[in-house]
Amino acid sequence: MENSYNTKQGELILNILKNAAGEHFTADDIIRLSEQEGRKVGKATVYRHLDKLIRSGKVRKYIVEEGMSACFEYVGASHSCHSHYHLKCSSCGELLHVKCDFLDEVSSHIFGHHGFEIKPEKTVLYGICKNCREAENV
Amino acid sequence: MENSYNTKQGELILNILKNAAGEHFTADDIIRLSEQEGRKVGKATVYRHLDKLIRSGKVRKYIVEEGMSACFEYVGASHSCHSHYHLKCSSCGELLHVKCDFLDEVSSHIFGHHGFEIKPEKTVLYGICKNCREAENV
DNA sequence: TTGCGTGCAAAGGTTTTGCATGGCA
DNA sequence: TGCCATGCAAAACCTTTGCACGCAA
Repeated sequence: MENSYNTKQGELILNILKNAAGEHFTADDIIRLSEQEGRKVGKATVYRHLDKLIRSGKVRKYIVEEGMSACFEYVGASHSCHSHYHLKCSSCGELLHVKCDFLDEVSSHIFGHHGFEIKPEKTVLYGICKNCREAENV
Repeated sequence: MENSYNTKQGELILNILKNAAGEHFTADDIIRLSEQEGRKVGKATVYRHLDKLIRSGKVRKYIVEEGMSACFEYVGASHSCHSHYHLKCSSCGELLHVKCDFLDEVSSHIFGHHGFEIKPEKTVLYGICKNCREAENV
């Protein structure tokens, strides 16, 4: 029973994310951006829409830094993310898409030895990307 | 400098974690457990001690689920032991702890081939656990 | 005595919820 | 018209901080 109406706010929020696929935004970013578009959207509305978009698979939520606002990023419903993994840099927020046979072996191993079936599309590996690590070592 | 006193509260908190190495506790868990030991410890005190223990390397902090309390686990002073990964079942919510050499290879591989340094303490692999999968197939 | 440790309450931040109103179909 | 969406404020939530008092050395 997926009853829902199309509203200006919902359209605007989706467009902000969609037009910047690959970038991430906090809830406040979205509020700020929607104001720039000439339409003020309430905080609760933003969170409620983000929640729907996440459940529909169009948007993904990341915790870049604990205690800080969560980040949201458009990943698209059609853009199949089943066969690859996501690496999220805790430092710069960069999201890397990694397709690698080795990671498929990981799934097999965990399935075989631990009885756990990993869902790559829901899993994000957190860490530090190459650029940030090299920058820190300066 | 590292000035510090030994106090009943600090000792109790450390013991609770140490005597259950490998298990997770939230800050509230620790407060509850310390009450069971006959000593009520304030919330602020618990957080302050956890912060010290984390900085000393004895305790590790995990963010299992966003929006929920962080989890704390005794890992000892030696950093030598294996990385420890978390598998979270999307269906029943069960959190599995997996210490496995294979997963260390994963980190090495991704570091070597993709230049990305995974932080196991921030990473949770999502999927379906054995019990839930078997229950679904019935 | 010195100064860190403690605990309470209040503050800080993000996210959720209640409720009356507004807008889509 | 029926019902979902909206927005404001308040609540819920975890965590940190301020301050007076307690306690270890």
